[in-house]
Amino acid sequence: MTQKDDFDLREFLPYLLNQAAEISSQSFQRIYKGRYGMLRTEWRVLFHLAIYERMTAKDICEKAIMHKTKVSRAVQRLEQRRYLQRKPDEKDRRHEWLTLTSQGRAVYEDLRAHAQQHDQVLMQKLSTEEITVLRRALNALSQS
Amino acid sequence: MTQKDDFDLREFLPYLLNQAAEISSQSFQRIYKGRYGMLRTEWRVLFHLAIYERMTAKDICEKAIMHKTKVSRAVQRLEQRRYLQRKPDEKDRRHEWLTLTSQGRAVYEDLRAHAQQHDQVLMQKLSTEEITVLRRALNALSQS
DNA sequence: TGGTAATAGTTGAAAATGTAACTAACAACC
DNA sequence: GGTTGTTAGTTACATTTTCAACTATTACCA
Repeated sequence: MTQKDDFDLREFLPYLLNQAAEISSQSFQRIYKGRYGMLRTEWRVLFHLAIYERMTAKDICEKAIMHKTKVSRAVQRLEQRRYLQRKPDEKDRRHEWLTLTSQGRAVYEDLRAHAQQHDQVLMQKLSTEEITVLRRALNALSQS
Repeated sequence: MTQKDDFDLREFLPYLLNQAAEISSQSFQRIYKGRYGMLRTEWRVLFHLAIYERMTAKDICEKAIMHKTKVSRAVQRLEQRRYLQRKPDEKDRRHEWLTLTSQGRAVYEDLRAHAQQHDQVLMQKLSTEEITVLRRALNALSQS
């Protein structure tokens, strides 16, 4: 099993990104899954609502770059657990405004603390400069 | 929908990484899915076999950080399409050595060309320095 | 040698995701 | 006002992934 080809997977960005994303997600997954039985889609929706306070499902789709069916189902499950509330828009009843309940916010606070701690651990693998460049590069790659 | 919380998702690495990975994978997905009806798991296995020539499923699991059931099923499908061959190890018949067929290698060559082209496009969003640091950082983060 | 443990890989059922078709509400245009 | 088009969100079904249990083979060790 020695490398033969001149093409190196470790230079192919989609591969590298996926690998790093996968690994760095795993320990955080243990937290939200273990503590609240949540899925990746769900913590993402929860975090967006906590940060932006009030969004429609569509807003979340755009910000989080998630397909609307994913968002729809995540919202359903979060609602079942009483982590969020829906309120139809008065003017345009196609829209539904989503907000976290106090219970949802409590879960967020807990997870956020873990997220930050988790981020610290990840960042220990990198230099300050690497972190800055990495964030900038990842944001650039995330544009469309 | 204005930001309220001081915690910024755009600084949380697992989130950022996932976002960038997702987006940068999509256009490449169109290629391997469109041309060969392949799944993400399958091109990954194919590429590993092309690069390392001869591996067991276990080897692939470790290199590609994929669960063994994923690998097992990807191998099955690649075998059905005659992209790879299995050969049980003589000494330890629990192991199976996997190698690409010439057909599999041809598919790899085609996809590799597209992959490199795709990488070029992605890299246009970044400076040379950013690319270097990004690769280094992603490799660092990929270490368990 | 025989019995238990470990390893490589597969399989089946349940859970999650993707795709496309759907409903409900609104907009635009005649 | 009625027809057609568009948008937000849901649902149904097919595909894919996950998890746990399984087979087959080898390793360990009394």
